[in-house]
Amino acid sequence: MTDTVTAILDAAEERIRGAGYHGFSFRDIAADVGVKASSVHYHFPAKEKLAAAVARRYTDRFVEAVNAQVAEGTDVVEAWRRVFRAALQRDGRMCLCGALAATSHELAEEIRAEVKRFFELGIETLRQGGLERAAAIRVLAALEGAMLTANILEDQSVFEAGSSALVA
Amino acid sequence: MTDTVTAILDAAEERIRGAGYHGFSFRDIAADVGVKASSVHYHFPAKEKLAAAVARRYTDRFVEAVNAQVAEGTDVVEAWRRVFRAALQRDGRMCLCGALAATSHELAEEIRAEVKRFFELGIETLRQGGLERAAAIRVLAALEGAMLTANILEDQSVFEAGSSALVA
DNA sequence: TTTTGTCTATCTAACGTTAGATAGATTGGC
DNA sequence: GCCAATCTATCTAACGTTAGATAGACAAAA
Repeated sequence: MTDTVTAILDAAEERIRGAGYHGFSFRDIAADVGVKASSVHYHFPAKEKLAAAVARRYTDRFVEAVNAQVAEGTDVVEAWRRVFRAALQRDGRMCLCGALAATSHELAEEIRAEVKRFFELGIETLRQGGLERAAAIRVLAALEGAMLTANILEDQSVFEAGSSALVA
Repeated sequence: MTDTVTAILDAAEERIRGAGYHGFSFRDIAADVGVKASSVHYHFPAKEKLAAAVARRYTDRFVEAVNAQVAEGTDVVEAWRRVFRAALQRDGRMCLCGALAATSHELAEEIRAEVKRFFELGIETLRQGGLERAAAIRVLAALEGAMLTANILEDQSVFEAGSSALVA
């Protein structure tokens, strides 16, 4: 993957997490990266493809980070909480898949499938950690909701409060 | 409030809940209502004003519905859960303020203030019901997250699972 | 007669996308 | 080793469309 492609994905991820799918343009991304909009189209022929690629990379990285925590002996629920917290504190932004899921009604099928994958993989890894399906859903919902609420209230301690019931 | 204004607010609410702030246009709303885009501008001179008005009405109605439940003797947490559930089942869409909060970074100040008000009033009514601040945040976060997750997974039972820990 | 609400018509700016061209790297045949 | 062909990544320029917003005409109601 070239530097430009990485930079495009980085810029698109940041903008989607701040303003949603309809909240960014190819010209925005191009300006962020330092190329022209047509060059962004060269790598990602359509906006849907770009958003889908961003969601896929985000999910892969997220799940990998969780698995790394679990491999080190961290409880699976605590692992998910830590990676969510890191995403909030590092970037001060919403979860990418949460931001996209909030407008899932009008989302292109290709993108929705990637966002769905994030939640389904989440449920799957939590179940592999020994949780029932309902409990797994509860963990993901609480974390997404805590992140959402912390963002709008502009107070990261809200994330801690919102997710505190998950701690064993 | 005239019929047209009500119809405009209704259409805008539905579209924001489906696609977010950047996911609708004056022409969309006008077509939904059956007037011209300039007529929508007559009632709401700018898009920000329209979205802010939608959020204010949504919050007022939501809190009113919760208070009505509480007045009938329903536990305050269960009241919030019921009104969230009703919003999901009736409209099959995300919470309006949740959808806006997910993209809060790029939101106009006027709109963000209205969305913030939803969450602050939520915490306030829950605290009046006897909850600690952290517990109130936990309830709102769980409900928003459960709604979000149910929407992307296209399965309303996910809302029940996601919010089931709140039941006393 | 003024106000209210809607219309037609229009504006500028931006949208996603495409065409055509180009400079530079890579590759394959001689 | 050299030349021709191809590929990669970018550019400028423009496409048709839509965005939010505005001015002014017009009709109905107060």
